[in-house]
Amino acid sequence: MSFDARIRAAIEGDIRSGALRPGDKLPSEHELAAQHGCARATVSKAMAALHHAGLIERRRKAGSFVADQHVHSAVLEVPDLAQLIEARGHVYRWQRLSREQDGAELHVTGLHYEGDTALALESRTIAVATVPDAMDESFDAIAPGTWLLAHIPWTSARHRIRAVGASAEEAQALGIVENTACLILERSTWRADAPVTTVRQVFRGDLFDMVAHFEPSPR
Amino acid sequence: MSFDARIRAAIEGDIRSGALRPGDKLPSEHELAAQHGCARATVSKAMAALHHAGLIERRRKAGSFVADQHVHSAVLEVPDLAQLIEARGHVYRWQRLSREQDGAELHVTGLHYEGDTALALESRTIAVATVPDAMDESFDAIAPGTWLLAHIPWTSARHRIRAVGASAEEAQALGIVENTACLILERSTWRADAPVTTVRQVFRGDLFDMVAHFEPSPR
DNA sequence: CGTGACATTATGTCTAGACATAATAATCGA
DNA sequence: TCGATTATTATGTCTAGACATAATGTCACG
Repeated sequence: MSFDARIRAAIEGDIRSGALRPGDKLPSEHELAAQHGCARATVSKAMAALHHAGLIERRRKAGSFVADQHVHSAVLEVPDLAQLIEARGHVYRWQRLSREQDGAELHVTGLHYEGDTALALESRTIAVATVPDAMDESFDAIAPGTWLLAHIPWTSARHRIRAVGASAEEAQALGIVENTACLILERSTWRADAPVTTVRQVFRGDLFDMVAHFEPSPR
Repeated sequence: MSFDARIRAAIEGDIRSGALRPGDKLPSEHELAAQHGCARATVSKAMAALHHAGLIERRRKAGSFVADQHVHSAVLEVPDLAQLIEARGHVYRWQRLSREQDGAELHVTGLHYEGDTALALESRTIAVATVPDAMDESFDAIAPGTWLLAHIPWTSARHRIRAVGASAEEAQALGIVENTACLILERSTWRADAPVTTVRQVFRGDLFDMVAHFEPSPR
């Protein structure tokens, strides 16, 4: 274990055990460096990591303080459906239902199958201006999400998760009773401020859930 | 903008624009330092940040490479309900329904009101061994989540999000029709491996959703 | 032809010191 | 006493160099 990681672990332990409480002042970097017998840059690295993890607040001149319990945030796993389904031991299959071009937008709908049951109904809009290659793709055999993942560099994304009862059409496509509770995942992605795609996935509530983890000290 | 942030932004821009594609090799730290006219430690700091953000992979001797498009993950906001409701311009109120002690576990149920409508039904279990102070608290006026936030140091947490139709009891408590789609948030928290609390919140699907963001370069 | 020893290389970590910056504390003048 | 200026202090960033570490490529030897 590296030196800075050890310093970091020591302080983190004090915080998580309650020995240091929110608002408490930590020793200055100089003092910590002297205590641990290392250079200030090493302490600084450890403190920067703690700050990044949200465990401490830092104010020039004032010093470093244990942060208040913050708004809960967690890392949400948004799995690739094909991976998820195969991890569950089933066969994944994509079935395209429709593909329409409407000016600068390409609309694709389809079903994600887990074995023989339809798990999710997807309706997607792709911005042709940002992804011109999509015009040449039928999305007949490959799901647009998978295709886009391989064709478009990094994006930022906004997700919205809701619960709604299935509409008549959705229920029919998924083979469930109308108004059954479904988990809706809506995702919009951008590539450097240019819109890439917007997708709405309707999941059968009885077959799917999402998981999120919160760790103050990831990695 | 600091030097290392500028170097980082330059490389990140190349990646996001597609000039550098997944798998491409980046110049070595020495080369980048020479190019930018700075010390290697500064480049190293920028590269460490890019690595932390998941944009690049680093291998000793081999070099640094643009990372493959990874599994989607996003930062999920798990809001404090009181804050959320007040931000929406309504009055928040907690109404405790029950409180029972069962050996080492304390069970509390109650309703989170947004104005006059019940937004969520909460059933919570608190581990008395980890949080002995909870025994002296009635949770009559203060929601257990709020109380715990103020009394327990950092925790790790696991969240599960599902959609289910409301049961008869849930529907009655929330004042909705049975089987209406609801968003279920289940959260378990630990304090250094000791269980703290497990909570199940049933939200009216028509009044609540969750939001998650994904940014390759947070902060 | 395969294998183990060795040199090479790029990252990982660290040092001792420097200057910049922001915020607080102290001081001085009106 | 109030307010503006100045000094102090802790963090923020950076440098130039050092050694550690891990992985790769090379090369001689069997």
